[in-house]
Amino acid sequence: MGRGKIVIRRIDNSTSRQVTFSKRKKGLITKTKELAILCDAEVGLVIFSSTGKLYEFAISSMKSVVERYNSLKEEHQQFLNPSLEDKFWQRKTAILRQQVQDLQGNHRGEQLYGLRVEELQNLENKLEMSLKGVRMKKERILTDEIQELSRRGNLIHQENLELCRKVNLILKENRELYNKECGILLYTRALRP
Amino acid sequence: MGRGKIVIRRIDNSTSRQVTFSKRKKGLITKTKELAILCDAEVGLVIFSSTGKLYEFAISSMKSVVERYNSLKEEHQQFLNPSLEDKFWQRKTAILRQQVQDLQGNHRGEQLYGLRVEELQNLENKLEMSLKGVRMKKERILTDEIQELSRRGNLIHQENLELCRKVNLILKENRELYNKECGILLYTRALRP
DNA sequence: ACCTATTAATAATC
DNA sequence: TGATTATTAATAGGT
Repeated sequence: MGRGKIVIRRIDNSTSRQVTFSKRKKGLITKTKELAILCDAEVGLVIFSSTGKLYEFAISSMKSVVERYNSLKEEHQQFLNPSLEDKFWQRKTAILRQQVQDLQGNHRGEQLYGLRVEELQNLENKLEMSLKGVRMKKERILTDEIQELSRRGNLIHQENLELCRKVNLILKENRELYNKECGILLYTRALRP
Repeated sequence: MGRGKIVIRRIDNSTSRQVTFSKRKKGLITKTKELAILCDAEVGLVIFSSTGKLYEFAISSMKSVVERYNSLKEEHQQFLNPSLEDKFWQRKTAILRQQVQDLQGNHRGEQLYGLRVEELQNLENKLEMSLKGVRMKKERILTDEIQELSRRGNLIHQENLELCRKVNLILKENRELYNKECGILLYTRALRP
């Protein structure tokens, strides 16, 4: 539905990717809202742009959607409330401590051990994900700064062009004045006895 | 886009509401997928039908989307100071590392197991180093770009100042020429019979 | 589920 | 960015 058909694959050109993102994001949110209203459904839509920016839409609230989702999935309720997160980590750490102690004491089979490593891996993945968030934020700040500098650079450049035009104009005016003066001088000379 | 136009309000008839729900849910998921692929975005869509049934769609996984969403929200709520945030995660990571090391240490006696973990750790370290290198390089590129933009901005600004000076000079010259002209005109008039 | 007349979304363009 | 418009895509209503 556009001037031409397109294939659904990553748009390489960054600019058109962003343009398409804005347009389609708008359309998607509209459609999501329509489904929710028409069909009396509770919806939650979360979009992270390729630049890491977050967009969200929910008819009720994202919190309520995520809560409902999680309670249905019967998992990760710890993450619902940010203030509970610390407790989550504390518990995780406690579990790990316990596991270390277990390992120190009676050595258990490979199977159980494997489970623990998996859990550790899980924990690490979570931390990694959070770190990624921090890094992305930093990157965003840097790229924003670059954009701002570019913008200001362009502004000053425009100012420069304007000044150049002005200089040329005044120089021209100058020349004309000068020519006029020459004419007057000649005229004066002619008048003189 | 159908045989007739419809207004977006709850469909009263239960049957057609269900039909519309199925159709539009399909369309919405298609569009969500397309946005994700075309624009390289991470998306998460959760739909609860009016009968309470859960439908979900995510390109990566809903778990990852929810976690990313929560960690971003948390980031914004919990911390105002970015450096504090970094330290927070650094601490978390350090604790995790310690846990991993503890586990490893306690199992040095077990040949097979030790080798495996050591190997994995080695691999992880290598990957970590590479990643660090890449990140540093990326950061360097960004900061270099900022510096270069600043430099060019300053240059253009200097040029601007120079142009301003020039304009003032020429304006002054202009004024002088004009005054001279006036003098000559008066003189000419005086000479005239 | 399938069919199409229609409407809605949007790709290309400026 | 923000409009415009030619096309394609989605879908309402019907079978």
